[in-house]
Amino acid sequence: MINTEKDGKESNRDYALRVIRENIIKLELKPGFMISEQDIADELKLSRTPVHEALQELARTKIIEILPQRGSLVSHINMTLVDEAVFMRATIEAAVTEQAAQMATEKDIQELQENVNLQIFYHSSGNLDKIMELDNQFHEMMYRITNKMQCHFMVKTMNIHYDRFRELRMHSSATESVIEEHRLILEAIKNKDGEKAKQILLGHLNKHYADEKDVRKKYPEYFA
Amino acid sequence: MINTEKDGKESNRDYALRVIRENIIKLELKPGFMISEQDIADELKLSRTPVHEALQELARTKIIEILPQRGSLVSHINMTLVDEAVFMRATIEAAVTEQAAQMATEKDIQELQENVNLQIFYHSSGNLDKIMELDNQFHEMMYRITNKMQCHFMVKTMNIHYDRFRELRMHSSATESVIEEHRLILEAIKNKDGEKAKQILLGHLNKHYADEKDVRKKYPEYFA
DNA sequence: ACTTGTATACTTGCATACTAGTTTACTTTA
DNA sequence: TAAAGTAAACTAGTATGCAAGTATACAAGT
Repeated sequence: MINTEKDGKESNRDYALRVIRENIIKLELKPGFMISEQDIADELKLSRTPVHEALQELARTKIIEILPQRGSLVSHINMTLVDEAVFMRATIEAAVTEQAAQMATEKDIQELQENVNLQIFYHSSGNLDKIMELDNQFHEMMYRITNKMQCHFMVKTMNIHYDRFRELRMHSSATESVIEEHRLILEAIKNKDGEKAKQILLGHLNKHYADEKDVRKKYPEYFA
Repeated sequence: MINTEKDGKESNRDYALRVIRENIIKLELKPGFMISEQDIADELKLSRTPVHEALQELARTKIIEILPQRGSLVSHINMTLVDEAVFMRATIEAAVTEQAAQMATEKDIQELQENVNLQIFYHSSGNLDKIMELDNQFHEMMYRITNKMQCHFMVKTMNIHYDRFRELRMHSSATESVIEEHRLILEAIKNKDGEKAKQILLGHLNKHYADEKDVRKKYPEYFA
């Protein structure tokens, strides 16, 4: 298991949760693999308690399955749950983005513009990590503008299924079109055209998903 | 605290979670009230561990706030979170209901019809509890038909904020129009008219919410 | 009266101990 | 050889103990 350092601020429980989640998404903890609280606790140099609590939380999203007195199973990739994660994000974020076009203040629009500018900048210097970070921030801003941070949290939580699934594709980077779509969404928000912002977003989110689905054939052992 | 009996199947943790949640929704544990793990553990005749884990889970939805070394605060009613819960349910369920109109099998439609028939039956005999149960089942069936059970779980989890808020209104029972709206949704599904099913549902869910909002003035001490 | 110091009794986070159930490996028995 | 029995080594659920931080009550000093 890849063990990144503990952030001083986070509790042992949050630390365990973060590390386990990262390892599941990166497929370091493979679908179908059995894990035990004690093993993870040893690796992270913690007691079972915070690990136990982290696993409880992961089980709620069905990314692991706790089998009492036997251990915890890293769930196989379940396309129903992947579909649900994509559906939930697309549905909520479409509505949120539409609202954002009505609610965005001048300051919000400036921040979005700044974000898009930075995306263009880092694209020219080829910094993909930074672009992905800005991408996430761009979408998160829609939730912030419309006071929907708890929805964002729920969407993000559920999205672990899609994050893991997408990992199979490695980094299919159509960076250029992604940035252009962000620019178009911002344009629609500037014009207070919620319907248009929504439509671009939906295309933006669903575009690649259809293609991705056939990855399943390459890693059949990972799937349910 | 109202302490319903422990169901044989549920773990101590789930038992604690259920009882605490029920007490928060029923306003038996009042907004702004401080609770301690030990007190609840004593009342439920459990150790702190399962109570601690239940509180962790409730804190994730922000219905309580854990203040380390101080205790846990039953959150004041936060209208942003209530709005988010309503928004999330309406948005997801509209999309789900629209899909259900395409995906429902003959058997699904029969089950929905049976449900509506029972609602009419229990309406004539004045059994409000039974109607509420059937109401929940009717909506849940949309998620089942479209394979969106995890979305249902997330929506239900978040809806605790609205459930508690609605408790202030006592039972404002416009039962008759509710049942009629269910009938109309089913009709639209039979005709495979997803758009119409969606529109009726959105009206159905949002109808009363606007009126409810002024309850705030009656219980200012419960609000953030 | 008011501040300051201090002892005490709380609180949760986490570690550890115990319980009960499952799996595994090995031994016994036919 | 194969089945049945058994002990040991695991598992998670839960109880308990300890550490460290916070609130409270009260006394001492100004």
